Amino acid sequence: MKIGELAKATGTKVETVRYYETAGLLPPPARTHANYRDYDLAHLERLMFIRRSRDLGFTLKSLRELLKLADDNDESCDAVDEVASAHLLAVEQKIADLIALRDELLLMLQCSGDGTVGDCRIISALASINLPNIRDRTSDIQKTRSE
Amino acid sequence: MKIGELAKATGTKVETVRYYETAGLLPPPARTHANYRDYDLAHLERLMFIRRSRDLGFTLKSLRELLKLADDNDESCDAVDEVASAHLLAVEQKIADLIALRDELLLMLQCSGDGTVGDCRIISALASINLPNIRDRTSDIQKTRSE
DNA sequence: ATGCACCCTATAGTAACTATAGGGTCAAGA
DNA sequence: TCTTGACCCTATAGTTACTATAGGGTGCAT
Repeated sequence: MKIGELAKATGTKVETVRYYETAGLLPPPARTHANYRDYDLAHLERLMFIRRSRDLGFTLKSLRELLKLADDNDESCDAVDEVASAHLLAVEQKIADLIALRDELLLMLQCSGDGTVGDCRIISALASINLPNIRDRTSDIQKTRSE
Repeated sequence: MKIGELAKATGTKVETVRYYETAGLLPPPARTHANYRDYDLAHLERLMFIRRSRDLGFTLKSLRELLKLADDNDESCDAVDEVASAHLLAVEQKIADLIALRDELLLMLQCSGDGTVGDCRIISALASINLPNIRDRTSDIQKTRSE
């Protein structure tokens, strides 16, 4: 299976597949005599695992951990559970933060009048003193893949 | 006002303040004879505006736009409203995406048993076929600043 | 033999910073 | 007076998870 086929089968860009290889997530496949990458079923499955995990917002770091655990079949499931639980917590925190943020934006927009910028409520709202900080909990929630 | 004082007053790192200058968000201040940056009140206010907007998740790109509008006092408030509304929409989409994501994680974690990785439900769940993609709507919602 | 779609490597660019190297300045204390 | 420490400066590289680009090779059909 050539890289283009693998990419298409998993909805990944060719460059991204190569990137996962250099990032140590996808093992280097065999090469044809023309030096083309030649993937097998195991690669396909692993890449599907990677993509699904990325869709769920796991970082590549967490993913490396998950893959290591998944590879070691005798390991207890607890460790996997821990990674997933930590991620769930992070996601929930991020949701809470975004909801707080949305409410502030709503408030800001509600009282927007129809004057010029000189008395624009939004600008004043942005210029006003900081609220207590929304903590940054993004650490374990990356942008889910585009496309 | 030296850069350290300005940084402290706004809860920003010194490096970040300098970064905002090279990024064209904060105008270059006067310099002392020792070549130290010497800020005034206008700088302080502008930096507060920047930080508050960043806390609300505006990108530096949106911020540049907002600042340009805010500077031009005769501009109509509508343009500002538009930037903020677009951002609100993006935030709401992101919340919806994260909630869908959280539900999937919950489902995955709920049926986690106590065996070894060999029959770990989480691993199988991750290995299973992709669900319809969660769209990437992060474009206008950046990581809120840390600390 | 020529075009085209595909493959290769290596490197740089993205966002919004953060960190590091290698230096200069200034006020206070011994 | 000397030196110690906290601060300041510039320039450059590193972070994450890719994406894009340059400059080239391969394989098949016409």
